[in-house]
Amino acid sequence: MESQKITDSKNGPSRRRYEDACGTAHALDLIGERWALLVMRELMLGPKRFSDIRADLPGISANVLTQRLESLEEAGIVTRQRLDPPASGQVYALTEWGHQARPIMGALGRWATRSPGHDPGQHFSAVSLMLSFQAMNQPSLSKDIRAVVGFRVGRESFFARLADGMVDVQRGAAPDADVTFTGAPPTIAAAVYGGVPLAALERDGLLAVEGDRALAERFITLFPLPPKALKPAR
Amino acid sequence: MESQKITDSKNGPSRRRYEDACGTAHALDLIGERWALLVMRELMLGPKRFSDIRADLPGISANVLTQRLESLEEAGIVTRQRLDPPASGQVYALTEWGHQARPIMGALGRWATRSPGHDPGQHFSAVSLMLSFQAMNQPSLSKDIRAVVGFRVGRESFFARLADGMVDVQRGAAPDADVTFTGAPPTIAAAVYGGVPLAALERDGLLAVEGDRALAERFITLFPLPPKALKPAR
DNA sequence: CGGCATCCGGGAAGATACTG
DNA sequence: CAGTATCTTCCCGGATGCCG
Repeated sequence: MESQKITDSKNGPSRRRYEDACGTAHALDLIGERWALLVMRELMLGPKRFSDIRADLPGISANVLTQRLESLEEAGIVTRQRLDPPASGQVYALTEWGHQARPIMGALGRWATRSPGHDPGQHFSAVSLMLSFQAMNQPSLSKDIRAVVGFRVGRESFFARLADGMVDVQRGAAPDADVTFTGAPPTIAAAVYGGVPLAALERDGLLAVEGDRALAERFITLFPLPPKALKPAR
Repeated sequence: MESQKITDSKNGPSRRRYEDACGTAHALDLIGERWALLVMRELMLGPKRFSDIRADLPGISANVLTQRLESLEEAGIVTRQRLDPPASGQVYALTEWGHQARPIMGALGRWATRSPGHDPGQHFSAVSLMLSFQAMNQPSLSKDIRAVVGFRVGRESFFARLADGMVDVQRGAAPDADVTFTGAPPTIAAAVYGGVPLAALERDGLLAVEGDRALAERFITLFPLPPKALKPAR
């Protein structure tokens, strides 16, 4: 009898909420918990299995991932899908509404790179690297490029389609890639955000570039990081 | 002696971080803690004192507000400013970089209002109400309006400048307001987001409208909430 | 009053081990 | 592979009290 908790976890997930009508506050009720936004990020380019999400979010525990997926499903941001017979198990996918958060995450990421504390040299998941191209794109730099750039990273493939100053990123093999990068996410990040020459990475066997080399050299210059914000001397 | 903690709170605020190069993850390191974004929201329209922030964020404890302001100052998002002699004490203000998060908060808020769980009838701070007009503006509805709408809420005044389909919100008395609303934030929200007729609110003494009445009636139709997202039947 | 330190209770996050 | 179970750690929130 006395085992009944005040907050029944099954019935009313009355976890801490901001009792606030502001949309921003409600957004935090939905996706403000730790890891929630990063779980969404990992699903932005297509459905994933539990284990794959977990593998790409080092530091998250199975425990917490289960909870976040439940919350997000409850909120209508994520759906659980059974895989077709050939494969087994299930995957998690964003709903249409969940996908609408993509430009917001992009803007948030672009904003945060102005932080003096931001270090692009740490762990990079394949999905977040690909999304970063879209987020950091500056139309003025890419407006006269029309090309398809492929990426092979791990077992997965992605491609970025550049046209009219827009970068569109998708998962899958590019049927018509003009150039293809093969390497780990931090390696590609080193070229794009760290200014490390392609030749150096190739020499060390970390990166392979196939196809239009000039395009590859151009591509890695398209995403300059914004200037750091200055902390006002107090 | 053994009182030395592993995470020295004074020196290295090595609190839980995502060790992730992705900008979005870094954003969460900066502003992902509970209340952080709402503290920023309260400063978006100008500096505030500690107590005023606290009063407009019901539920936050002095304790936590102190911590958040420290973190945000540490990150370079907030500055502490001494008030000029006539007044006493100090205020907190956003840095230029902090202000750049404004459109992101707007987009986040607009996105979250699609949640079936969003209820615009709860507590509304004056600042968040004003910001919501900017966030929820749809240029197609407001493109042929050029006007200044004033608001008196509590001891504070704000005004919204509508022109060319844009809504710009500022704190302060409008020198040239075409119409002025006087009332509590939830009351104005009831008119704008709840569809409650102005006349009904005026009759109950909750709201006063001075100036161009037709503009007032028009104004409250400019911010329709987006359609709710459907939770896919599973 | 404004701002910060300290103590305490509850609950969320994290790590590890284990199960279908 | 996809989670549960359990235990520990630490953050959040409330109360109190100090200090200018």
